Amino acid sequence: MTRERSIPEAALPRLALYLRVLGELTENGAERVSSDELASATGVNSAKLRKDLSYIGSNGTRGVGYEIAPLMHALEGTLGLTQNRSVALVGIGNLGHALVGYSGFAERGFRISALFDVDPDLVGIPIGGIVVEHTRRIPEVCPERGVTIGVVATPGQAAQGACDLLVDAGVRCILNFAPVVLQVPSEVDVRKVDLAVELQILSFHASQHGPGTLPRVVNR
Amino acid sequence: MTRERSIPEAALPRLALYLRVLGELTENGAERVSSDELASATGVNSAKLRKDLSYIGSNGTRGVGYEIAPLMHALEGTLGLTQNRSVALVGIGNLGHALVGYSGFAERGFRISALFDVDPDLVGIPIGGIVVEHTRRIPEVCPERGVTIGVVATPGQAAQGACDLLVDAGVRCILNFAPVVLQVPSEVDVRKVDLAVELQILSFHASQHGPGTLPRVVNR
DNA sequence: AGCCGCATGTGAACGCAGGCACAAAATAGC
DNA sequence: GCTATTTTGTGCCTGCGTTCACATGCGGCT
Repeated sequence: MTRERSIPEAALPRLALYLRVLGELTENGAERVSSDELASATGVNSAKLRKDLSYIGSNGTRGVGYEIAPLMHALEGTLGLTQNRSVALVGIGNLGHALVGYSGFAERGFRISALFDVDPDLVGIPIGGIVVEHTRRIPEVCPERGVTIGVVATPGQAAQGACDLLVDAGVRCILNFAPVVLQVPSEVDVRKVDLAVELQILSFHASQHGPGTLPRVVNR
Repeated sequence: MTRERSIPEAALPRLALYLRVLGELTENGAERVSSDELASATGVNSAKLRKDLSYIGSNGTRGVGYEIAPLMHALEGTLGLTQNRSVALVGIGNLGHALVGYSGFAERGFRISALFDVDPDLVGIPIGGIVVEHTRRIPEVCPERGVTIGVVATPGQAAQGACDLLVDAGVRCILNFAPVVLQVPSEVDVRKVDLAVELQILSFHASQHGPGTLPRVVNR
């Protein structure tokens, strides 16, 4: 029962990163790790790493390092991964299909337990073992299956409608891939992944790097 | 020739957002917009928005607002979108296929001009009009086609190798979907999209919201 | 059993980003 | 032509996140 309410938002992606890398270290047979080792493996400053871990009340041992197994448990507990989370996916297009097939979710304890689309050719068809339901059934199906996280992978025009249905269904955490700004009540938490924006940011940096130069082959 | 080197990193995703929303406003027939209007349409504080726009040396008219067309040109110029950017995609799995079919890239001037995979069943097959090449041909094909941005959508184990080949090919901007920390020379810019991490962050917030409660149906 | 060395945990300073509030500027009206 | 109104552009302040550096505490060695 660690009542640490004060984990900086900026630290959360790093905590997830530490968890993943610790898993890899375990597979390689490691049992302990120092902050410097984990820092270089994750590309994070070691002081920042130690501070991040201190947020979750975790205890390493001075002069020794961190015991990997309990540290991973602490991270999983903090990130809420101990309770297997049920995910609903709305919009079974190209991206939706890819998400259903993505193994990384199951590896972290996320189970896609409901699929929704408006396409009559899709409704009723099982994909990855789950039968696609019509989007209008979101408020009915999601509570039945204990959905806590909704993923919106619809085209832009349909995204707000899908989001509204999810909110009606009691879903308070939404991951949005559609290129629109979703309007939600304040108690709902939305994260946005916009692939075009990512490319535009890279494009900006490409312009800054070598203004007006063609890519050049580096001799190895 | 705006030599404004000092655009805060945090402003870049917002600039891309403004650009997209301005495009939507144009489709609706608007020609001018005030910072307050654009701010509420994007969910950004209006002072922050004006500051963001001031970074790109853009000039609105006091008392009137911003002329949409020149503002969009300024944004496109700053983000480097005026030069049509050529993108290489490595790893044609589920996600790779979805990315090839994603229309949002072309809408922003990004052209996927090269596909790579190691699967002999894929090499030689055209997908979306582009023939898949073997990954080993990256250093040869990318310079030919003027690739400036590389997208890594391989499984985790293959990602570093794909990345190294892209770097050898002179690609200095990489978007990485694989759940690994890529090691690159300092002049190369990597952005990371990790879907599992996004879900874990939401999971954390779900735990914080209503600790230990099942989702509840909100009566509408 | 006591001391030495080493890695953690954290206090403090720094830098960046966000937000308020106002001055500057440009148009419209008189 | 002058004034009032409106909206931009920005100086300043506040708060958060990152980094440095050091004190703290634990295990190992003799």
